[in-house]
Amino acid sequence: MSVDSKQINKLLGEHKIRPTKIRKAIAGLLFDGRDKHVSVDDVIALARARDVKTSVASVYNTLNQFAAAGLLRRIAVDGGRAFFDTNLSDHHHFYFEDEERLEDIPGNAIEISGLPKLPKGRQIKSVDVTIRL
Amino acid sequence: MSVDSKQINKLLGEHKIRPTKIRKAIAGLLFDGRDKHVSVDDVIALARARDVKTSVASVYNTLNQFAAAGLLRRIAVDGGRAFFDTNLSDHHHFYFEDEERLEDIPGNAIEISGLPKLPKGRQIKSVDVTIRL
DNA sequence: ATACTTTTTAGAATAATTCTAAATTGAGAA
DNA sequence: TTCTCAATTTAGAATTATTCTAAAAAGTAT
Repeated sequence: MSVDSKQINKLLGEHKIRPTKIRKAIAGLLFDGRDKHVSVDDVIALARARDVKTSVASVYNTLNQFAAAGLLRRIAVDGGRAFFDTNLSDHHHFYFEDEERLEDIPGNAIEISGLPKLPKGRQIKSVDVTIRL
Repeated sequence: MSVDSKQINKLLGEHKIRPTKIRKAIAGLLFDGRDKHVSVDDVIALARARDVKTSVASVYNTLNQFAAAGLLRRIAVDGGRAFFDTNLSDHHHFYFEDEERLEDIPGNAIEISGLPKLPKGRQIKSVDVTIRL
């Protein structure tokens, strides 16, 4: 599942992120066409496994930046570590508490109705549904 | 909104929690009939404000214990600090990102349909809906 | 009161994340 | 190219939230 370096450059360019070496490397690890829910440690392990030499701080910098740019979605489940979701489509999650692992809820099965009126001057940034198992 | 010490004792008793001095004090701060979303720091501040002398570790111990006993509901929003909700009824939340504050969504407005079938041998522990604003 | 268990606590330890400041890299101009 | 300057990367220190430890205090049942 290696990724075309041209596509990575395009992806970063479209999101106004300078395509530096480690950014391209981390993007390559993450955007291989498979949906993933990764923690910072997962990314560090992935990088090691593929001989991408980088630092903990850079992984944080890069993931935070990707999330801010809309290239990743940050998901809060328990306190403790953060997860980043490479699937940007509108979807929700199962959270397996015993394994501390997220999984996409298949399809667009879930429908939410009866959204209340929002406090004045506010607008929805996201609606997150987590089903804990 | 002071709370009847008898009621606190009853509440703790019903949840099989020994009614020690600090547990009663913290329960008294939390269960005054108003729904609250508190962080650990909020509880420490509340305790100080009412001259309840206790320690950080005891606040953690007590809140964790109350949550385990079903007297509080723990809510994860961002990484970072945990929130504890005194409203145990089935309900969902607005999260004001800029203020790092939770608010109950009024009424039982929200309906979720199309819950997918669960992975084998699993059952739902909870369904959490957070609307980020 | 006595003995025994459970709680409480201060402070140390751990974990996740951010900050700092120095070294490196990237991108454009000469 | 090579020079310059801003942006990025990095190791390690600092911060924040939380848990652990082990000794002192409080609770409970004799």
